[in-house]
Amino acid sequence: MLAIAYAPERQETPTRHTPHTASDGLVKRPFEGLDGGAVRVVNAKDHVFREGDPASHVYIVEAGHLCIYRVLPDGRRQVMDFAYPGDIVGLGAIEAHGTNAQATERTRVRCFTLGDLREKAHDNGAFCMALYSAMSQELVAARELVVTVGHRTATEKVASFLLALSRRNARRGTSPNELVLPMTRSDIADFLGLTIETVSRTFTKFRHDGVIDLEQCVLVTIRDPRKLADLAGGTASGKWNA
Amino acid sequence: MLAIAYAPERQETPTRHTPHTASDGLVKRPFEGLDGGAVRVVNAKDHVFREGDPASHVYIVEAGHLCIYRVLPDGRRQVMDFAYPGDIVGLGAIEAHGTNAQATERTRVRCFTLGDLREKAHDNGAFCMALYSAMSQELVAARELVVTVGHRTATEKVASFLLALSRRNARRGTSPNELVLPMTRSDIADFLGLTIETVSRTFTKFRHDGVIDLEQCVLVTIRDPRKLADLAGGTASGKWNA
DNA sequence: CGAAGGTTTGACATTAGTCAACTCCGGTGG
DNA sequence: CCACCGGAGTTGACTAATGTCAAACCTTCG
Repeated sequence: MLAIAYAPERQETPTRHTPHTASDGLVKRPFEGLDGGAVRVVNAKDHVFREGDPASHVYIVEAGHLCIYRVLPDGRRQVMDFAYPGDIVGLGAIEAHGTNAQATERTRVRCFTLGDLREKAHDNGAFCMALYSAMSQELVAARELVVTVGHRTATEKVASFLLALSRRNARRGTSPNELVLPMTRSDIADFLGLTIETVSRTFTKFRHDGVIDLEQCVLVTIRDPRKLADLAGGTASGKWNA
Repeated sequence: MLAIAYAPERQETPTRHTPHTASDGLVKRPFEGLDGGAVRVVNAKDHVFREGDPASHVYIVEAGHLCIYRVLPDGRRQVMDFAYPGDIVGLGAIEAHGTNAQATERTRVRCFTLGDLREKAHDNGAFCMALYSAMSQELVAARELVVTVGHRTATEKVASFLLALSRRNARRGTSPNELVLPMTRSDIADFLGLTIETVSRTFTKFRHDGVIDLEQCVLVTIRDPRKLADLAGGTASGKWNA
């Protein structure tokens, strides 16, 4: 059965109003409950799957990182997500994949056929729930990304991106203020709906303002998390704030 | 069981590359297989549920339209979707709703508790598949919206919005060239990540260019579908085209 | 050492946002 | 019945943010 149980069932109260506080993109959590499966290693820039490929498997990242993206007919690219170790990718495709999954570096994934999944789901309610939850998280992440690319300034976009990475680190027990960026500026730009120049300039601005340190383009140290949060929040952009 | 079966299971071929052609936003299809449930009528501007409400029900729109949106702490608003009759809303929330669902006009919905859903899913594989498919469509729609707000110009955004409505009409058997907009300019602007002024100007431009007719701000007639598609596609924006 | 790819920086162009005025329409009440 | 009012939409002038183009700079890798 599809595990959508457990939420309390009461009538909606049409009164209260609880706007969400700034949730981060990249909200996904490690996917638990799947083991076995075939290991596959993909080199940097190789694809685990591409748009249009039959959706035969889902994958769990074991080491390395994947860049999940779509390309438009004219070549523009939108990065949808970055998959970290523990993340499950490929869920939600019905017949064919609607995205590409490219390794940003040499990456190891574990592959599970949809048959595996179905079988496991058949006799394991908790696993079902985990699957449902994973899809929900994808949806939440996608919606968060919509908000980011649609309604935030370049400063806010980059700041909230860094904060999201920081929170992900925190959840995984690594230092929240030492970020290693496993993706290129181009990936970041295409994720946030900016150009690489704007991303680069924004990083530089943050560095000059003492918010971050930057080494070798890839190692970010957050010096002033408080200020970074301000920059991400929207009150700091100069427009928008009441 | 969770119905994620039926896709052919073969090894990925890492060679082929099939970029998607312009898929539209608002891809969702009427949800089949649920009947019964309590009827609820909400007046224009009233909410079916709000951010933070416990996720107790899902809803199927029977008449009228809903505007699904999120608000940021500082008041900015991102419209995520417009729900039409036959659409299911509220799926994907785990504990609490992450979005608001507001009626753009007097609207009738049918309410189902998650218990209803679970029960039905328990002994009906096809229904399970429908649920999974509905969530996948939400995800696809959210991703399409990311592409639209992230990488398209104002012209492209409005054009693809109109095209999406047109296709939706076509799928539902109504005229693809006679669109009734059940939402305000403000809703459209917050959907596309634009201001109402820009939306208005773009409509005006389309009208002057003979692409559409516009009556009473609410009735759009597509006069030149071909050109509208061009405008939406990206090749017509003046930048981006190789 | 040289080439290639990624990154940074600068000067400039352009898009879309901002602010403000005006119009249009529907509803309400004298 | 008509005048007024308010909300939504339109239009215009101006501004600011971000994209564009071009060049220089680093690293890495052969």
